[in-house]
Amino acid sequence: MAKRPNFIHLQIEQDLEEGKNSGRIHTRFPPEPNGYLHIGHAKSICLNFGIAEKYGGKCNLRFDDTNPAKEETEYVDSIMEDVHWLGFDWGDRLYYASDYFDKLHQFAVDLIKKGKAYVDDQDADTISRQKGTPTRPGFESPCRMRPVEENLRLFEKMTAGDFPDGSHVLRAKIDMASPNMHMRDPIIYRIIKASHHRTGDKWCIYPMYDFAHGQCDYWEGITHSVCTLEFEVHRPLYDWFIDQLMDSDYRPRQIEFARLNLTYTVMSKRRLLELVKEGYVNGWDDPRMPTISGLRRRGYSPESVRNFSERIGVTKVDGMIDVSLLEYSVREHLNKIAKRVMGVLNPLKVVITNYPVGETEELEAINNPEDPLMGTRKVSFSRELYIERDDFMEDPPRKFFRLAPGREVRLRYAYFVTCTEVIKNEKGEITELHCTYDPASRGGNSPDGRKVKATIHWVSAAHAVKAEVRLYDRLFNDENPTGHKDIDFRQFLNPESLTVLKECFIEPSVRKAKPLDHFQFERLGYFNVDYDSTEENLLFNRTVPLRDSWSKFQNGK
RNA sequence: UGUCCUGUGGUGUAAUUGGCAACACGUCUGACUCUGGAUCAGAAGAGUCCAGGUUCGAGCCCUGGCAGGACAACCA
Repeated sequence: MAKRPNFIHLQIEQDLEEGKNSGRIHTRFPPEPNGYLHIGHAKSICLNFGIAEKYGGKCNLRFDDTNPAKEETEYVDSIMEDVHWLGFDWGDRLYYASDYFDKLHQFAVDLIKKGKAYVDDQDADTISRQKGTPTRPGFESPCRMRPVEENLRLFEKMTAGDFPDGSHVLRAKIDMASPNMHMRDPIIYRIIKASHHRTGDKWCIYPMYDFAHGQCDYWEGITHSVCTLEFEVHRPLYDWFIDQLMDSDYRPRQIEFARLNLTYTVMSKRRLLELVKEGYVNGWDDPRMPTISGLRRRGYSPESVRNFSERIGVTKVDGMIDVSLLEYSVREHLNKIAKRVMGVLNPLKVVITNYPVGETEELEAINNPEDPLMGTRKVSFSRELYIERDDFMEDPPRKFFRLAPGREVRLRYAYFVTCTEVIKNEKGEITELHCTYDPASRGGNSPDGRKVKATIHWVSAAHAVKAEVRLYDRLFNDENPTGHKDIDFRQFLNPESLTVLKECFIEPSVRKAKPLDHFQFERLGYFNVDYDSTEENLLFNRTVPLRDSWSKFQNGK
C-alpha cells in the first residue's frame, strides 16, 4: 500500500534535515503487560516499527512493568506473539522498565541529594487534597522542607521495606502552584510489597510510570518517543527529569498522536478485561474482541491490519473510525489470497430427479479467480445436493433472481437446474426440492446459449463434510458504547453477536485445513479454521461476510 | 476559573513557499461477470467551526471568539 507521510514523519524528516542525533532514528513500542494488545496498539506498533523501517532506524520493544500489582508474564508472552504476528521484529532490543530499577533508584537518591526530592509520609487523601485542582493551585506539603539527610534515611528505610504499603512516598520537588497538575510535586516512588514478574521480591518500592518512562527512553537512546495524546501534559515533567539527567544535548523528542477509536467497539484494556472476567466473551482472543489475538482468531491477516493502520493515518485529531474501513481492509486482502470453496450454512436438500441414482462425477472449479496460479480443484456432483435455504423462495419478489418453482438457475461449475417440485412437511415447512438438470449444461454453460439470472452454490450431500460454523456480528449495537454519560457500556452488548450453526456442509477439500487457514465460502464471506477445529469436528469462524447488494436491498425495504 | 491540545464532505485523511480544496471508506447509478463477490466507469456530497484583519489571492498568516478533548490514580 502506498505510504504517504503523516505529520510525525514530517517532523522526523525535519529533525533529519537539521542533523539532529547525527541522523540516527530510534523509536520504541512500550506496552504495559497488564492485558492483551488491541487494534489500537496495532496502530502504534505499525507507526513505531514503521518509522524505523522507513528511515533505516531501530525500534525497541520495552515492557513498562513498573506496577507489579497488575502485570503478568502471560501478557508479556502474548504481546511478543502479537507484535511478531503483525510482522515486526525488535531484534535483540527487548527491554523492560524493570531493567532500569537500579539506575532509577540511584537517580532518585541523586535527586534527594540535590534537594529536588523528598519523602512525604502523609496519607494518600491528604496528598491528593494538597494537589489542588486543575483550576486551583495546590499547596506545599509540610514534609517539603525535610532536610536532605532525613530524606535519605527515610528513603533508605522505604527501600529496605521498613514501612508498610502506602505509608511513605518519594516526591519530586517542583512547583505546587504550577498550572500543570503533573508538575505539582509528583510522586515518583511508592511502596508496593508485591512480587514482581521479573525482579521477584528484590524491591519493596517501585517507580511511577512518569518517573520511569522518559528516563528509559533516554537511556536507550530513543530519538523519537511517540505516544498518545493524553501524555501531552506530562511532557514538561519528562523534560524536567531529563534536565536533571542529561550530559549532552541529546534528548528524546516526544510526539503525541491520537489513539484509535472504532465504531461499535470498546478500546480500553480495562473494559476489555471486564468483558473477559465477567464472561461476556470467551477470553481475550474471542473472535469478537478487538484484540490482535481476537482478530487473528477471527481470520484477519496481518497484512489487512497493517493496511488498515496505513489507511487511517496518524494525526492529533481525536476521532472515530468507521469499522467498515477495517472490514474493507480484510476483504481486500482475503479476496486476493483466500481459496474459494463451496459451503452450505443453512442446508436445503435438493434431489435432481433425472440424474442417475448412485452416480458421481467430478467437475472442475477455480480456486481463486483473482489468482490463476492458485489453480483448480475437482468437486463431486451427485443426485442429492444441499443448497442454501436463502437461495430458494417459493413466492419470490421481483428482484429475487435465485431458485423458485419453475425457475432455472446455474449450480456453480455444474449444471443448469430447474425446480419442478417443492416438498413440505405437515407444518408446511419446505423440507426438500425436486429439480431436473440439463445434461448439456455440464460445467455451467448451455450449448444453446440461454442465460440464467443466478448462479448458486451447492454441495453434494454424499460427499460434503459436516462442520460447525460460527457467525460473528459486532459485539456492541451502539456506535459509541462508552460515549453515554449515564449508561454502562455493557448495556449495549449485542445479544446476537455470536450465532453457532452446527449443521453446515462444506465441500471435502477443506478437511485437511489447519487452524487459521483462510477460505472464501463462495457468495457468503470469508471464513477461517478455528484453533479448536479437528479433522473430525471442523470448526470455522466467519471473518467477514462478502459485500452483498441483495441483502442490502432487502434491509433497505 | 487554569494549563495543554484539536476543529477540512457522513467517516478518516491530503493540500509544497499563501495559488482551481484532493484521496480512501461509505452512499447512489451504470457496465461486465458462472460469486447479487471482484473489477471497470460515473454521480452526489465540504467551500475548510465563527467573526474580523493582512493580501491581487487565505484551509494555510494575524486578532478575537466558539466548540470538543486531555489533566485533580501511591494506574499506565
